Amino acid sequence: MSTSSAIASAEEWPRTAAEALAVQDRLRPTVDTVGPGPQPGEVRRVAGLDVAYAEDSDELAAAVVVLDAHTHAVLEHSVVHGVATFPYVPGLFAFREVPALLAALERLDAAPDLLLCDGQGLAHPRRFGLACHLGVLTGLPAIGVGKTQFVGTYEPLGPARGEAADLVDEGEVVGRALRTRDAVKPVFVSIGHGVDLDTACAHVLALTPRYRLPETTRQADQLCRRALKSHPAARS
DNA sequence: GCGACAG
DNA sequence: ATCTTGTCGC
Repeated sequence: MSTSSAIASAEEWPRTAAEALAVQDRLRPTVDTVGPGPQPGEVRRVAGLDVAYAEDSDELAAAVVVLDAHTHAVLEHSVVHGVATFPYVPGLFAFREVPALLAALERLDAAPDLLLCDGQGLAHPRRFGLACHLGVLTGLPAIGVGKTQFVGTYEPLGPARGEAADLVDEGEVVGRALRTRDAVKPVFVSIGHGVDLDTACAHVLALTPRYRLPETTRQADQLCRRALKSHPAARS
């Protein structure tokens, strides 16, 4: 992704919760919730994104791992070290991770065809979670895959891989609880940008051949935590 | 009013 | 998010 960080610098990054809320309100209308977006089989470069944090400092490492959508082989990856500049606040989570993740994306040789984010998309109090934020700022199709539920309720789902139930919040379907492995807790899939929910779930299942989480997410998770350990906190 | 709350 | 080894089970 050789092009512009112009999008990110086009506006000042918020420092307060009030400013962050304003940014979400302004960007929310720009989310493409229709899609349908690229189907599995129509994409080649699928990216997994994740961030790891140090326990005794504000150091962090953001990673992006691009996999071949079919073989799941690693095509490319990038890691960026940084500092957490925004506190963790449920609902404003993206403001903590997006800067570092965008920097990591900029370091790639070529833009991914799809983004799998470690967190929610529309399944968010104001319908603008991390996956929506990353999708809108990059213009790339994005999917949110949360390990835990954030908003909404859902009916019990069957025990087999592939079983799913809509996540409903305030009367609207904001995502889906999707079982990716038999008898294992479901993951929470939601639209990030430019992909519809069915397509998003199809991608998640296609990228989850063995474990509970998509290979993209697992690879990115491992990469950023290894990077955080091996690369000592260079502080004074 | 109280608690819960993506990572 | 992070602290954390082995272990029981498919």
